[in-house]
Amino acid sequence: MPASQQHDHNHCITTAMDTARSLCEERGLRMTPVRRRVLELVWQNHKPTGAYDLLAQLTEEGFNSAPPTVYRALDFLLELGVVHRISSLNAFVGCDHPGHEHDTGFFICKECGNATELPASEIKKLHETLLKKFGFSIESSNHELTGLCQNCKATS
Amino acid sequence: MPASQQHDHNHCITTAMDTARSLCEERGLRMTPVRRRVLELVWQNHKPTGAYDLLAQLTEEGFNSAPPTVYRALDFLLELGVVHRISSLNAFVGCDHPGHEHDTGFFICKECGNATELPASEIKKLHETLLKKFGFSIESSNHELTGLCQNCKATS
DNA sequence: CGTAAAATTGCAACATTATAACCTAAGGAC
DNA sequence: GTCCTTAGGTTATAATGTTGCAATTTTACG
Ligand SMILES: [Zn+2]
Ligand SMILES: [Zn+2]
Ligand SMILES: [Zn+2]
Ligand SMILES: [Zn+2]
Repeated sequence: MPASQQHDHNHCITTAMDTARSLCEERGLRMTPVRRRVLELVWQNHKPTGAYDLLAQLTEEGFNSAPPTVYRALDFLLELGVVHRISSLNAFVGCDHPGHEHDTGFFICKECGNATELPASEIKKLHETLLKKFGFSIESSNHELTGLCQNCKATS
Repeated sequence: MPASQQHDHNHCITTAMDTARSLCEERGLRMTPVRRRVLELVWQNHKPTGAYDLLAQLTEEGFNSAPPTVYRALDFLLELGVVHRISSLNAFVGCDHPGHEHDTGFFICKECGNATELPASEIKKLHETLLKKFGFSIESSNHELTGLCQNCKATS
């Protein structure tokens, strides 16, 4: 069962859009139509989506778009902290808990493709251990785990 | 101070090549000239190296090479478990402790560019915690951390 | 208002990374 | 040797991401 059937997904999107808008207001940034639409698309897909997939969706809708349009919008949203990039997939996904800088970590289900963000607390703990034991001063980190999510485990 | 000045780097390379050779023998695989040379180059660079950089080095040396040559060699070496791919850098690096499958984790120094492999034990611990707390059955994982290594911290 | 500066977008070309398809050559089994 | 499998050569192309510049929109300010 895909995650999209387990929760009110429209609520996800609305919340994400609201948060993004207020973050922009706080910081004096502009949530333009392309940026808004890219963020909506990322959330609508609700799983990691490639830049060129987003581009295709935009083009279908009449946004007169070329690669830089999408990448610029994504850069903006990454900077704002409302999307993350999953480098092992060359894909982008909406952030669960935007509004504060945080390291990224994802559990990616190889069955349904959903990417769940790892709790920041676990990542922080790992950082502390590595600093204590090995002297690594970590500035940022990204963690990408794959396996079967609980739902897919149950139904397989 | 780059890591290459802290240790006998030729020893690194020799050891890595020996290990790779015996892994091939054990498994009835062939360590061909291109494969051998790619592995040597990865170790000689001693920091994450892109496929096209390797290709350029091969070409200089008269290997009559095109992208597939390098990617095939890299695929072989990845499969053999003697190199890893760092997806945030689109780059490849020699494995510290080959011979057994393991998840990958790297601490990448943003100053000197060296990538140090994280101890498998820490990664395993993280997996266990995530399984216990959140029910994630992790099949494989990759961790990429950036910051300042101890050497660069000391000299900056 | 009017205008200048800044930010955003459109657009074309390009750069980088990776793969597909097809054929030839080399190595090993019998 | 003959057959079969594996590896490499070659060409083309796919997928992902960037640069540079002109045109437009938005904002700031007198
Ligand atoms: Zn997040
Ligand atoms: Zn799943
Ligand atoms: Zn390793
Ligand atoms: Zn360093």
